[in-house]
Amino acid sequence: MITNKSIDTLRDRGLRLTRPRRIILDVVRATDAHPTAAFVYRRVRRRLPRVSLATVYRNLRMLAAEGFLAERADTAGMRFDGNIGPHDHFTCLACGRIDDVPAPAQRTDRRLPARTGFEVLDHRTEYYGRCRVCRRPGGRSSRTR
Amino acid sequence: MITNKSIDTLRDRGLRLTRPRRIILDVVRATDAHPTAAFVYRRVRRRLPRVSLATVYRNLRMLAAEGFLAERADTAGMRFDGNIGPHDHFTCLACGRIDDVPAPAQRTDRRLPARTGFEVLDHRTEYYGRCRVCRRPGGRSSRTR
DNA sequence: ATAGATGCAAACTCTTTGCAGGTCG
DNA sequence: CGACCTGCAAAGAGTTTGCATCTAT
Repeated sequence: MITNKSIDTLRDRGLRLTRPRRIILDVVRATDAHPTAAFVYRRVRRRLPRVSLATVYRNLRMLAAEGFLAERADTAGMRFDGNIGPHDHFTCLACGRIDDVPAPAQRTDRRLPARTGFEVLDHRTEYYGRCRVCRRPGGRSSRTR
Repeated sequence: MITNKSIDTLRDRGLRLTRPRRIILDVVRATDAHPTAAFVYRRVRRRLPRVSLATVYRNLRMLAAEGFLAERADTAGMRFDGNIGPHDHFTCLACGRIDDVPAPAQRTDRRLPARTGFEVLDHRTEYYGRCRVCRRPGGRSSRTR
């Protein structure tokens, strides 16, 4: 769902809230599956059959650049995340599924900047392993996207 | 440099230590730049001018599958890491450079499995920000690969 | 009215694959 | 010698872009 604040933020930058754009943002925010562009495209087409894949890509990239979405590189392409707040990720090595993990209480390692001269703007811990389904004998095994 | 253990591990699995393969592994291990396949290709060609990009890809993928290298997805393609031990990463959002960061003393968050049912096999913290060069006024700005 | 957005198709980049010939052990 | 590996070229997959048309404001 797009809040009024979001709309204003878009408009302040000379950007329009078009129908495809609204639906694309809706779709990403409505799932926690860290969807690929292709996934978003399929979902958006259910509501807007004539939308093009190029429009989905253009909007995902733009919405990420404007801070409405997070973008993340994956083995088989980009994924998008409607969850902007601080959180970690668990990636299942067997099926490729990415789950959100609540961030631990104490976040920033404040020693890093001092040690290295890097300016740390953000950080996130990535966990890798096997999800519940894939741990079961005969569980899901091939990467589903 | 390839240790005897590495050679044996390869041979045990029916794999050969060919000239391209040896040089590719050398090149990745000789840099801390988390190189792309194209970067490795350029470097390997200095020593082996007739090598093909396909061979570089095939070997990088194979060496990663065998555990000699780590593979990582990036915005503009795969990157490879000769550093197999536990360490974190700092990614410069301005220039795309990825640096290794020594891992903090206490590693695993052992609460995650209990909380979620996930089997955690590995984890790594990713820091994002600006590197020394890009922090300087007039510093490097475009993504270099 | 008009700058920004869209749809379509073509172009691009990165990566993988088929195959004939070469090489390590 | 035989299984594995390589180079080449072509194919695939994901993403971006040019352009005429459309639309939100």
